[in-house]
Amino acid sequence: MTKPRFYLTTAIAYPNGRPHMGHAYEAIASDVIARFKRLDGHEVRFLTGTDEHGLKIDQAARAAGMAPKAYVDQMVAPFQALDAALGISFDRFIRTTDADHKALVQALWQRMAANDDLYLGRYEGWYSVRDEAFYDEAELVTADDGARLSPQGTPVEWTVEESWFFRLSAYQDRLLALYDSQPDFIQPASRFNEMRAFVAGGLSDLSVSRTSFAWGIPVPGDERHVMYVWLDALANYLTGAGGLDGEWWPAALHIVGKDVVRFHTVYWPAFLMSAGLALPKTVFGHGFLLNRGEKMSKSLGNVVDPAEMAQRFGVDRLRWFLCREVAFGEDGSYSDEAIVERTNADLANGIGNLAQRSLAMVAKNLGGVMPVWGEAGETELRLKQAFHAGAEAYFAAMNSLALHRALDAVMAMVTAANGYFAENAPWALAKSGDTTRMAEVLAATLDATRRIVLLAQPFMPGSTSLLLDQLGVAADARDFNGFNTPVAAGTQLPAPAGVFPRITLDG
RNA sequence: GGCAGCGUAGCUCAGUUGGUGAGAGCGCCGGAUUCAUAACCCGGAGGUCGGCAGUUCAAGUCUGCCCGCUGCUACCA
Repeated sequence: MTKPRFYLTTAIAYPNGRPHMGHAYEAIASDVIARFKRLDGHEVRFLTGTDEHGLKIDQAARAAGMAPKAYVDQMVAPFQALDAALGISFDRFIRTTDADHKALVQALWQRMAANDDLYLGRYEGWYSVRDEAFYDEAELVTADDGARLSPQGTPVEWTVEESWFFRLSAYQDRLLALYDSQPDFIQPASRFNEMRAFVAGGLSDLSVSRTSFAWGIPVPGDERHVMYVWLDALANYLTGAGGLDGEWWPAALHIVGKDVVRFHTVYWPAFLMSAGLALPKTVFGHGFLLNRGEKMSKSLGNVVDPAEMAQRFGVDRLRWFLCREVAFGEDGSYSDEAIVERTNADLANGIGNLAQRSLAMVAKNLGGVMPVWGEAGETELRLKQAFHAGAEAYFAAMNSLALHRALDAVMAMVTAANGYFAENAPWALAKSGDTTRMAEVLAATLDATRRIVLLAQPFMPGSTSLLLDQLGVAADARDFNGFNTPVAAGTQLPAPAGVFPRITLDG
């Protein structure tokens, strides 16, 4: 049975600073989903990258005395290094300065223009360079020194600018129809209500070009203008799909931060409708990561370097922690203590110890040869039932993007396997000389471990690979097709070695 | 101001359409055990289910008000 192709994307990062935990989190969560889909038999395309145009980059480059392109070339490197450090299995790292992207955005513009959705007008208002947003008079706040500031406290200036506009207002009904006919278009559901209410409240036309700076993609036929960064940025998903008529479009899933859900669920589908293109299936807005419950900020000095975190704890520990501890879609909190505690409990005491205790007995008592199954007794049946339920919960959770629930299910299977092992006490069987029964218990435990590790693969690709080596699982038997196929009795296993040592805060 | 959501054990949270004595994981305490990474297994302590008042034979689970928190949105002389 062939499964549908699965095209997923992360949001593209704006490289005007160094990558932070939020970038790492989004990349990891998306990577977990991509790996899951591959293991589950889907043909997957996974896109990530950087959003490199706009006034802020232009200004930062100027301040650094560099040309914008040279500046972003240098700023992008840490993002690519982070992806490498985190094991992100993207198929393409797109940069909005890529030539094919530029061509695509201009073609997209022309399609929207052909549909009579673009017109030249004048934009005036209070503009914040920092926020890249216009504000109404009423939204402004007054600083202590009397200066006008945006609601975010950034400087604003009165700006009058000729601008191209997109007839967003014409799409209100079609957007509402989209939401109502496709309730899973916006996830989690709490965001659905907010976006629907926003659209139902009426839409204004959207300014989609600027003349005040030149670092962007020129508007076709009116090169005084460069395109509004969001039009440019959102279109990266089309470029990554292979173009306007790309083979991978439409996307199955856009993973984005909750702060940009509106751009992805209102503007983006309207742009696509205008261009006569298919719409993505789902936009998922994940939450923010808090450092000990506090927002990360430079002034608090609590911004941590995710690559350094991965280095210190190990990539897979970090990946596991973020997916297990944070309910996907909600905000979450992390701290060194929490990472140590969580991963010691789940990985060292749980999965790692389960593998080690059973593999060590096979090595010591059976010469490291995969034992023969026995007839299933009562404890085997209970184990089987627990695993059946666990796998079912796992797949249901993964398919609904409840990554943390999937790991709940995995841990329930670990508990069941450890319970089975303790109940049958194979070490006592070894002493009493009942080698046959001991071997049966070890066979069942090793297979339970194999199933657990198989399901953990999307979350911890490196560690699970080592464990599957130790469990004698062939490289071509590691996707979910092989879930119900035990390792053949008689297979010689390599010497076991701990994969998840306990760690302490001191390191 | 409007709309939506939330407030349940130290921590993070589950708790279908109201109905056996309120749950899980982690942490903590005790026991057992020794195959294993002082891990695993068993047991235990700990909660006025934000507050008050109602509806009901029965409410964490419905209604009203209040307190606190969050998101979206609107407005301000």
